[in-house]
Formats: sequence, structure tokens, C-alpha cells
Amino acid sequence: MNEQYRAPAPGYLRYLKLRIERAEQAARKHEAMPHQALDRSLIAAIPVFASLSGEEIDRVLSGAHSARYAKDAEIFSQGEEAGHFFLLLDGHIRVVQTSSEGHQVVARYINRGELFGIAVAMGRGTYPASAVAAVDCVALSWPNSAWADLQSGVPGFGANAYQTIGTRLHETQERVMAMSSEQVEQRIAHAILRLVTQSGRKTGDGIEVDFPITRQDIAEMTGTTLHTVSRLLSAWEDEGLVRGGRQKVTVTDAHGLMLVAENRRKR
Amino acid sequence: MNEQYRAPAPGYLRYLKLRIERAEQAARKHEAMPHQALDRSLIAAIPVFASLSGEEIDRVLSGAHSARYAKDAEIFSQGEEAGHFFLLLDGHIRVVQTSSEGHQVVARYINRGELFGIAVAMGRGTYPASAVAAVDCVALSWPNSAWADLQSGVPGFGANAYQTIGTRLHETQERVMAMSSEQVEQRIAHAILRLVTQSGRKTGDGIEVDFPITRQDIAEMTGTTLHTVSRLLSAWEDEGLVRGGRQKVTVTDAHGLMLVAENRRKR
DNA sequence: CGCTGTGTTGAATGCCGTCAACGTCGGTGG
DNA sequence: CCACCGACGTTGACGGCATTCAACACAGCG
Repeated sequence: MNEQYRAPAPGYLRYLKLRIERAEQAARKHEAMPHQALDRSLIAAIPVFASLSGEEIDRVLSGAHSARYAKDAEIFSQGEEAGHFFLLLDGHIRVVQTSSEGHQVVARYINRGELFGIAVAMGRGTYPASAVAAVDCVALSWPNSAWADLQSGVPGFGANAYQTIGTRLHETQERVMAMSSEQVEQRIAHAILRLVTQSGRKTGDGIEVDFPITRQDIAEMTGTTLHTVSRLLSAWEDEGLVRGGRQKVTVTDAHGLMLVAENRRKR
Repeated sequence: MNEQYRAPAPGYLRYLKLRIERAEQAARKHEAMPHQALDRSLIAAIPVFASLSGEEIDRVLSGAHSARYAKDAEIFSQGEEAGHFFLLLDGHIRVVQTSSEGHQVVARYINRGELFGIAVAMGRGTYPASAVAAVDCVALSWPNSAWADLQSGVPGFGANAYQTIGTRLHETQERVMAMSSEQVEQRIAHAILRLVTQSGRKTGDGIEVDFPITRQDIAEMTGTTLHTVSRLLSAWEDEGLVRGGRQKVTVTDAHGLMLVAENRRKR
């Protein structure tokens, strides 16, 4: 604190660099087929729409726009005017927030069947975060003007949407509690358990996060650095709790990892 | 990590003690006049209801229950079945979350005119946090069954409520970002600025948080300890940025404090 | 085969939590 | 009025843990 201005936020340059990289990747936004043939079965599989008749589904889809998004494409951008809301049909989406200093945080991952970008439901004019395809994705989008129609036309749609928001608020608050009270080790363990619970895929020797995820991503979920994440994952691999890999994490001993998460581990 | 079980969370005993104290204070719950005379003017001053006619206001109030809550009384409790929602007519409410290990976090403060305890809007069966009166308070409450009536009967009520939730989600996410990227000093500065912005009262020599707030409360808002808060407030007092006091904080140099919050301070 | 993105690991610094002790204020009861 | 007590606040000393800095390893790709 002896300089005229304090040095920029720790690691600022690294974050800036990453941000630029991702921005360049994002230039590929909306590269894909803008009006893919819509299949009723895609929709009928979504719980919210399960109760609808074929005819009703057609009406719901008539106002929707389907698009494919390549991996790392940006579906919408933080601060951008929010004109549409989305429903993820397939893939995984990473929701990223960037602070004014350039620090990035992964707010959450969206799984298939979930609504996202529903700024309209909260009376917001802009998206509070960016949505990036973690893998190739397919999503429906509606203009905000369709919100009222869906709410009145699809029984349970409004309730489902507001419950989604409520769940996210609650999860975010729990994250605040975790960051206030837990050690880094526990936070990372909890984060990984949440990932495999919500987006896990069974493999031969455990449960694996079924989209590519880097150490840096995990660090941005838990408020630490990729170094710390790497160190801990290595240590856990030695203990047989997880197995690492390039952009890959496999939990081989979920129970053991849970003990770590709750700080009850022996040793 | 050499013991059989790791030591309990750092400072656990202190938190437990505090929790017990507050629980005892909370035993005074609902001590006050259960059906205070309702005054239309109380309601007409609330923005959401401003557009209503006197007759409509009477209808809104007919389903409501007004109560006074003494300082430190608990209006509802975390985990409790959520049967009502509330509107704060006067006073200030502290919303507190407690983790399973007993660690407490102040989720937010509620100001007059704001809805709180609106679990029903998010399809939640239980309250995710506890609400404690920071000063003597007056609040309206409705049974959950009145939610639909208010939504259909009061223009803008639903939109206002969902916007409130959206704002809180956004604020909570910003808090996650702050805890991920900012130093303790900046977080505390931001928290105090937010307090005086949202609940400030002008005094002779600055802006003061207009409800009693302890160092411990500030620590629970920012995820630190009361020691660190005390140290920093003392340092800031020496620099002329704030003035402290028993359960009191006065900002005397908001601009200077903002420089601290953004880590742009000279020196 | 270089380049870029990703991951690993060692060493050192420093922030901030922890422990501890003391000071101060306000209320309460003798 | 005064002594006592609990709640709240302050300050110093110490040390652990995570960040930071640095260097290297490895995979994929053009």
C-alpha cells in the first residue's frame, strides 16, 4: 500500500487474459442452424410440458425459436439487454459473472430441461450474467413477450419458473454461507459433490462430471485459485477419493469425499 | 489433521454461545399487540399499494394481520413451516441464516415497505432463514392463501414481488463475487456503504446506520470476524472516514470510504 | 515441432483468523 | 449512589493456510 494506487487485483492480468480468450471463443455465438426442425418429443420429455397435449405443445413451440450452440459459444452476455428467455433442451451451460475488475465467478451450471436467462421473470432489463455453452447445446428461446402467454397457457409453468428462481436464490445463499464458514478444502469438496449429483454420469470406476471442466472453472466456483484446486485434487487422488484428468473429474469414493466436505475425515 | 476428528469449525464455541443468546432473546416472540388498529395511511404510504383506492385498501387489509415485534424478537424461524408472508410497515429486520454447524450469516436487512418471508412466492414450504427485529417493528402478515388474491387484486403486486426476489438474487450473487475476489477490507467497506445507502440516516457529521448494529453483525455480513471488523473500523476512524460507537456506525467521508471499497485509496 | 491450453509442484510471503487480555458502556439491584 | 455484571468493543501477538510467484510437464493441434 505504498504506491500511489495499489496494484491491480491479485492475478488480474491472468483473469483479463482468460476473459479475452473466452470473448474470442464467444465470437462464434449463434453460429448454428437457427430454425432446427422441432420435435414434439423433445418437449414432451421436459417435465414442465409433460402434461400438455400434442396440440398444446405445438402452440407452445410456435412462438419458440430453436438453436444449436457450439461449445464455448456465448448464448447471451452479461449486461446485454434481455429480450429473450431460454430453455435448455440438451447440453450443459455455464453461467458466468464478471466483476468490474475482471474477476470471473461461475454462478451455476444449467442442465437440460432447465430455464435460463429468465430476466423477464424478475423484471430485469439486462442479463445479470453470461451464459456459455460448456458443450454443444440445443436450446429453445422465446421473446419476452411470450412469457405471459406461457404462464397462462401452460399449467404450472409460472409456478415452476418461480420455484426455479427460489431454488437458485437459496443455493446462492448457501454458497455465501459456505464461503463464510468453510475452509477451501470443504468448499471444493462440496462443489464437486454438487457437480456429480446434478450433472454426473456413471462410469466404470465412479461418477464423472459429464461436461469438460477445468481446474480454473472449479476455482471460479469456489472462490479460490486453480493452484489450490490442483493441489487438493492431487491429494485426493492419492487418497483414492477422486480421479483427475484433462478437463475431467471422476469421483471414485463419494462417501469419502463427503467426509472431507463435512470435515469429518479421519487422518 | 492428526486427531481422529478434526477440531470443530474455528470459533465454533463462540458462535454457539451467540446463537444461544439470541435464541433466548427470541423467546419473546410475538409478545405484542396482535391486532393493532390498522390505519389506511400506513398502507397508502407503501409504493405497492399507492395506486389503490381506500376501498381496495380495506379489502387488502381485511385479510391481513398486524403485529408489533419487540427488538430482538424472532418473527419467523429458519426451517419453520412457512404459512404466512409479511410486509414490514416500520422498523428494520435482520434476516439470519444458520448453517448446520451453527455458523451464522446475516443474509440481508429488510427496510420498511419491503416484503419478507415470501417463501410462498418461490414454492418453498419452509422459511430458508430467520427474521429478527433489529429494532421494534410493525409488520403486516397474510396467510399464504392470500397470495393469489393479492396478485390478482392489486395491480403490480406480483411484478413487484418477483422483482424483489430478482433483486435479492442479484445482490446475493454480487456478494458471492465480492467474497471471491475482494479483500476483507473492501468487503467491509462495501457492506457499510450499502448499509448507509439502504438504511442510512443523516446526522450532524455524516450518515449513520439507523438501527443498532454490532461488530459481530457486520462480521456476519462480510464473512469475517468481529476482531477484523473492529480493527478496520478503528483504523478508518483514525483516517476520518467513519465514526464508531456502541452498536453504531457513522460514515463521515462516504467518498473516501468508497475509495477504500474499490481499493483505490492512496496511502 | 513449436505453440497454446491445461495441469502439477515447490517455496515464500502475507493476510486474517485465533487466542488472550483488557477497556468501556449501560443496565440492574442492593 | 455505587458496585456489579454482562454485552460490546479494542488491541497485541502469533501462526496457519491459501495465495502468489515460479518453473516445469504434458496433451492436442496446426
